[in-house]
Amino acid sequence: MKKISPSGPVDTAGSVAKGNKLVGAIIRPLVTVDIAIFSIRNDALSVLLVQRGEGPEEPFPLRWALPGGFVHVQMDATIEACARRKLLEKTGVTSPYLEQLGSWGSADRDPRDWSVTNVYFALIASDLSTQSDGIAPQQWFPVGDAIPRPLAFDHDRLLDAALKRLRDKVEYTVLPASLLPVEFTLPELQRTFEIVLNRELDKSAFRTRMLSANVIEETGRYRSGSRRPALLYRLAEDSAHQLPATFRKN
Amino acid sequence: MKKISPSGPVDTAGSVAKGNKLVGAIIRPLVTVDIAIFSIRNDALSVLLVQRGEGPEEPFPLRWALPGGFVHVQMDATIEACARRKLLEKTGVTSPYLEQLGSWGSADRDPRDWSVTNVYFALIASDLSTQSDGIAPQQWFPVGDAIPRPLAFDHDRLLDAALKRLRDKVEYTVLPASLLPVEFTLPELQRTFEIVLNRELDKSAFRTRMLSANVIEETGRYRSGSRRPALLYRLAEDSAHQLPATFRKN
DNA sequence: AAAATAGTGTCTTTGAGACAGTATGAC
DNA sequence: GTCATACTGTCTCAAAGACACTATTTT
Repeated sequence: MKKISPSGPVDTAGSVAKGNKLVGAIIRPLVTVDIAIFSIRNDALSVLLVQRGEGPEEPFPLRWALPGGFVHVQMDATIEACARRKLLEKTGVTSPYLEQLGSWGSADRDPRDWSVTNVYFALIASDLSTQSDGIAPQQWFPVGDAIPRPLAFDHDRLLDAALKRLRDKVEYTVLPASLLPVEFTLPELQRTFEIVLNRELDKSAFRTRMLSANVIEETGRYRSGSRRPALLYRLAEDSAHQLPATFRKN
Repeated sequence: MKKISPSGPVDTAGSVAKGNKLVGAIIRPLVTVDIAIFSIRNDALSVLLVQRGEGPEEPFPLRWALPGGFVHVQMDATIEACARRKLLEKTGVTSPYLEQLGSWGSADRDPRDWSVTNVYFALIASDLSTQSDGIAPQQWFPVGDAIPRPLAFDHDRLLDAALKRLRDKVEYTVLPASLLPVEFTLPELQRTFEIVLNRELDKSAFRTRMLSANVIEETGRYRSGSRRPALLYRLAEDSAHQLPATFRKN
């Protein structure tokens, strides 16, 4: 598994550059950031994947993967800033919903070396188009059987963890609102909940729950186009996205 | 903040040992694991802290910190294994409740270099004593004003995040059972919930909730010593610790 | 007017809290 | 027996689901 000689500490960039013996003696893992970016595309919850290159030194050539890459210590002040940078590069989106999922680190998840990845998940509005950065092909995949598994590295389990977190949080937060344009109607919001939860919800209970939680606020404007126009809402500024209870599981 | 010369990539241990140009060109952050270890001590929720050394090259000399340290890539197969190793070294406990909290990484959290820490939180039973590993002084501190803040590095916010996660999860899981010996009575469990939540709970509602969730099971034995003996329970093997709803916040 | 979608009212059900009551062992 | 603690029963209340109803627009 590990190909590094186990005979003793090896000098590292840190020690060369900083001259700190204690820290320099530590063998450092690779550190990356990966992001599961979700959006509603074609009325389905979808995730953005990028295809890896084909070179002989590339791990997992041509496999699909979550967008991500090495933390660049000279460019990124924090790992979250690194995630935002990669998100911007891949989607052009500057202020999505972004939350850390956790970190995965082991000797064998990257064939090149011991590595740790810091995983985020992001929700972006369905009215935003994304264009490739020109470096790697990218594509939205509806979650489910259409995901081109196995993904590169351990991204299958990272994606599964992100989906689980999203679906868990949908039970007690207004996260799906972040999958919609800034202004949305209650029927649109309900539909988004139903897509993510993959089950139907009662209209009356849904409305009561959303409106009593003070997580969304009226804009005063209406959306025409269907039959009866619907009131437009937006996310409340100060809200923590929290809903008072869970949907009852019947 | 950063003292590394920004003039270009610097060679690293990885490249020396493995000869991979692409990976070798990456400047690697320090990678550590820190653990917030909670237990009930003297009827109060407490956290185990260690005191840092005094040497002139030591960051944050004599400050208290969460137990932790560098990931040792030759010893640890995964970051979770690293957390378990450190937990064993500090407490002698082999199978506590252990959960990842997340990762924090930035240029300025460690004065020695850009660093990423992977944070876990652990719950250990109140009947287990802990002895120091002899390397550093360690001590249980009740959470609250007794915590010797400021802690080293960014451990104040790490501890705050761990406390928040614990208190949040206590609302909808049986986590406090992991703070008790393997066999416990319902009044003891209720008391533990009350200590963590810092509020009193109704006895009848508490019992109904615990027993209907199938998260604990009777042992058939009783604990004597008080007045009427109480039935002893243990955590159910297969349970995911999940309770059906939250305590109502009145 | 008809159709379709937005939104409301009312009844039922579920489950948690309040709190009084009963059970059982120590002394 | 008395006392303290373990445990249960019953009532109330809050909130979510079911579902029928009304409202407002387009055609």
